[in-house]
Amino acid sequence: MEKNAETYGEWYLDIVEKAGLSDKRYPIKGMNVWTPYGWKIMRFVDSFLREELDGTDHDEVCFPLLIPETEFKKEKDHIKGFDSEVYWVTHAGLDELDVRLVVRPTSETAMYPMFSLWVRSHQDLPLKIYQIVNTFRYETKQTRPFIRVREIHFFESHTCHDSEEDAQRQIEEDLEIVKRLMGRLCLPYFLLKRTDWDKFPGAHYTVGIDTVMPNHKTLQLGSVHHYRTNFSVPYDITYEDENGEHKYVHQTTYGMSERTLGALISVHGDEKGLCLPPSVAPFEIVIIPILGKNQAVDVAKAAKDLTNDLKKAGFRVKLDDRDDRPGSKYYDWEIKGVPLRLELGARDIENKVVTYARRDTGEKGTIPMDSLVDGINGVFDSITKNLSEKAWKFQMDSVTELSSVDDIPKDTEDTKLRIYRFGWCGSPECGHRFEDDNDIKILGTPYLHEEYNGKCIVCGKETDTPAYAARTM
RNA sequence: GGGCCUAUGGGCUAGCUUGGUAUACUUGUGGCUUUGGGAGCCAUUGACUCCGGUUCAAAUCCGGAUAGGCCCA
Repeated sequence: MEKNAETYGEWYLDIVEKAGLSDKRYPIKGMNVWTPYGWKIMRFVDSFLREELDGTDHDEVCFPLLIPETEFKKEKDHIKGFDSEVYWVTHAGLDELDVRLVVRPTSETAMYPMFSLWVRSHQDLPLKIYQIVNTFRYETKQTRPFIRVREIHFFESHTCHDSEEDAQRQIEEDLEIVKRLMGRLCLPYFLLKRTDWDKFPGAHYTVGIDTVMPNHKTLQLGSVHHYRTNFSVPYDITYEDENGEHKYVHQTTYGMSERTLGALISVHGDEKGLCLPPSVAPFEIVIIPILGKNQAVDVAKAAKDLTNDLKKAGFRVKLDDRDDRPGSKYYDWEIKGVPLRLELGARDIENKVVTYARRDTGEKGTIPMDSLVDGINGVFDSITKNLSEKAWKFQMDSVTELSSVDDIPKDTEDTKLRIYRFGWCGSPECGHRFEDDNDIKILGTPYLHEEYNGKCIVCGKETDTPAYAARTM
């Protein structure tokens, strides 16, 4: 099926099913089964995060799923933000519970009562922990595998600091992790400071991590929040400083969800199916033996040897020795997005080469047997580079500069959906007016400095900050 | 939040208007045969979402639930 702005929704569901990423037939809305192939990819993404977080002195923990209502309600903005979308546990066996339990929509209110016990001295700071767990939100909107679900697989890191400045340094560290992670996934991103009216409930400020989907809507993959002392005050998380004074900690959080997988599918996939970067491919290489009758050489054995050699060299390899036609196998593995296909037949063995086909470009050629490992690594580097460049180009091409609201196409039904970049004075009045008049959400202002000299698109005041607006998924 | 539509083997689907015997393709299984882009032949397993109503009789008509899809806010 072709992938474009109009077919995207249908195309996506088709790929998810055909590539075997998830089974949406589980009989609860928005709760899908992770099938082996999809779960393997998710685990690669998780393992990258573990590497990054462990490497920056975060400790992994695992908190309970249930949160007492009394703790959940301590921070007022926070509860207001989640009020309408949490699941409640109201009964235990046949008895009604005195204190109802919230199924976590995120873990601030589970963790912070414990932080209050854990943090006593300035020597306990910074406290940096994370967990990779499932979280639950009662979505009323249309659900979609990995992109809008009611049971969300995500990671969340939570930190406590002795000052706002140190918390700010944590934000910078988190954003470096975002860059490296997205780099490994070949995904483009925007880092945008959300508007005040769109920040996380309870946050001082929020930086959203967004990427562009094939329909030109943006998808938020995660976010980084600076809480200041907004949670430490109600949860009483204090430390004793060098002078014996008791102070509230400054906190941050950083989280990303299985939406990264949704983005991976959407951004890199094409009319043939999934297209995986080698970094997350459950199989980086599939080997298809080309058998024949009455051949002088034992192709089946040669293919087995080749598979073992490549496994020994550290590649994730699948030997497809099913009793089926080669052409049929090609289609199967293309749907599953395996980056590199190697074909081995009598002809190749004679010439001491392997025939390869790249999933991303379809390019075919041969690699000499005696430089196979280097040859394959070269192809992988090229695939990674190509996927990343293509994705960034699509994202940047989706951005339209606006000097006036008249530049926005009024016909929003078709492919004219765009991301807009324009001057904004930063006032909520102008922001709300822009959103209401044009029926577009302001995503925010660039967290990293962008050169800009222009006028606020609403009031005309000079400004050196652009804003981004888009329709969101 | 409001509206529209749909539900039949693992997948896709015919049948529903006008109530009575459920169709094709695909997949799966066993066999023969075949292998450089979805081969062919034979045999075979497998279904009317659930609850209630109307009726001699319900996949079909009516009501509700659940799940899925689309459109608008």
